[in-house]
Amino acid sequence: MTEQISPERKAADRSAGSAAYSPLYQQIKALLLESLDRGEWKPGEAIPSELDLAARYQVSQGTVRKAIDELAADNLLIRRQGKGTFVSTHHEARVRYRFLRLTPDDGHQAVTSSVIIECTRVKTPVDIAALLNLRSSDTVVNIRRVLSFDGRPTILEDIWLPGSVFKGLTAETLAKNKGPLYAWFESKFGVSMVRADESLRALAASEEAANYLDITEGVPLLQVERVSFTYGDRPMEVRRGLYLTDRFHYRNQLS
Amino acid sequence: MTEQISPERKAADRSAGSAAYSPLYQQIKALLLESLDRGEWKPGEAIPSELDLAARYQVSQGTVRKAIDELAADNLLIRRQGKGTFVSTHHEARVRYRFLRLTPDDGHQAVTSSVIIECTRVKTPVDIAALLNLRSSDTVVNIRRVLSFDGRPTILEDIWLPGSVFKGLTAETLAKNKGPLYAWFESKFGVSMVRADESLRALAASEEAANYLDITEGVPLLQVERVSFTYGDRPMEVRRGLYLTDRFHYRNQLS
DNA sequence: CAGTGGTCTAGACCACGTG
DNA sequence: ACGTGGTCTAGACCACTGC
Repeated sequence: MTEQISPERKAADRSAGSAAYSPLYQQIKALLLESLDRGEWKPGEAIPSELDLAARYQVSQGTVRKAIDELAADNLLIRRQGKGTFVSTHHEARVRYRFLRLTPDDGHQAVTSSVIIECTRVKTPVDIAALLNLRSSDTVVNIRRVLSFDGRPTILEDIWLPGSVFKGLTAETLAKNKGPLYAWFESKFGVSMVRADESLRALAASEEAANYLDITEGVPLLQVERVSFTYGDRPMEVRRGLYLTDRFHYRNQLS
Repeated sequence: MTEQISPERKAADRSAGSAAYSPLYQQIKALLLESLDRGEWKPGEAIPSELDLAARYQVSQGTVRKAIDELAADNLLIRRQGKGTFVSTHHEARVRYRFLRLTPDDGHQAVTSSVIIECTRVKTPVDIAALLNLRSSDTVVNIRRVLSFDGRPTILEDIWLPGSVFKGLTAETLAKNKGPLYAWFESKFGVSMVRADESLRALAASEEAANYLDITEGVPLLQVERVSFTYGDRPMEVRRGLYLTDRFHYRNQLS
């Protein structure tokens, strides 16, 4: 098996004073991450059992377990007792809109709908290029849409995606998609969004934003800028959203 | 030792079909939490070594380790290899302003200062009473202050604390305190804030807020409402802050 | 009943910090 | 040199799922 860790590497890395020392379970974790990135196991599928992986990598079950524990803590994998360990997906009901922190003030479950305003391929704006590690000569897909909750326009959102990765993403294919974009990205483009950084501020609605959200110019909006990453911390999406927070709020847990 | 788990309990809980079954390490975790809550080990202090705790509770080191792992993951404890495991504190430089998510847009380290506007004891407003599990006949301490970064007023904040817990908190004692409030709460009132829920929205500055923040009325502000909890998920503080986000933003990590 | 992850133990050895 | 947490192993048994 090519994946098994060579005894030399194992011994070298575990010896005292080695500069490149990293614990065995971290090496296993890295190997699992590679497999996930390669798509060896797809979102929603089960990965091999702990005992199988232990045999494959020639380590004990406990070491594999510790590697999986960390990946599960990062929400890359999901353990299910008696069934197996599964690759996280944005398709499941439980985790849909996993990254959306906006909730109704009264806690009821809102009905969501989305209207695409435009979907074009453009030269990468400089600020977006910096966030996505692209050149401004590269092209990005720019999606603009309005999300409504309970029929009320609430989020105006601009999305930028690397054109080279999202081949075949057009206004037409986009229009056919129902449900969360992240789920669609997984199945159609093989891109799993794994974590995201957000930065928030309060802004006054521009005339344009006010039109789309059916409010008056100058109303305070919550601007949420998000950079989403796939495996290996590679940025794959920038979103800039304007949230109307009169009946909704952005919730966050600190610890 | 009164803390050791009785063999009966251990056996009963571990037998199949027991309704109240919980893993041993969860029971250990609960016992550790009780000790933390009781103040047996104070913030910043080391707790006993894993081997000592294993002997005390009559379980293996591995079981204690798993209990501590979870408490460390929740930021209640901090492991330091070669030194021991320590109770989290808001006093350390590394974790000061642990709950403050506002950062300068350009990433530089801002100089912080605080001005108290008022500090009074009042009957609990109904909305605060609900959040703190108090009656409106109970009294709360209400602190109002302005935080400045680099000399620029940036946060106007109202704070409510249960009067029965924060005895001796007055404008005078408060004025003598330097540094983060949470650190002060730990040392003077024995209250450790362990986690917090925040809910954010965009608002227009009232005339009063505009005066304090040295801006014009109507400027969009980020309103951050925070409920902070001690051990045992007991709410101990409500904060309502208005953040000026023209040169700062609220950052958040999603996963 | 077999297979999966979950718990618990015991023991060996390593890395780190402090005397 | 010693004590701390960190890693790794091997093996036993439990809990949950699905055939």
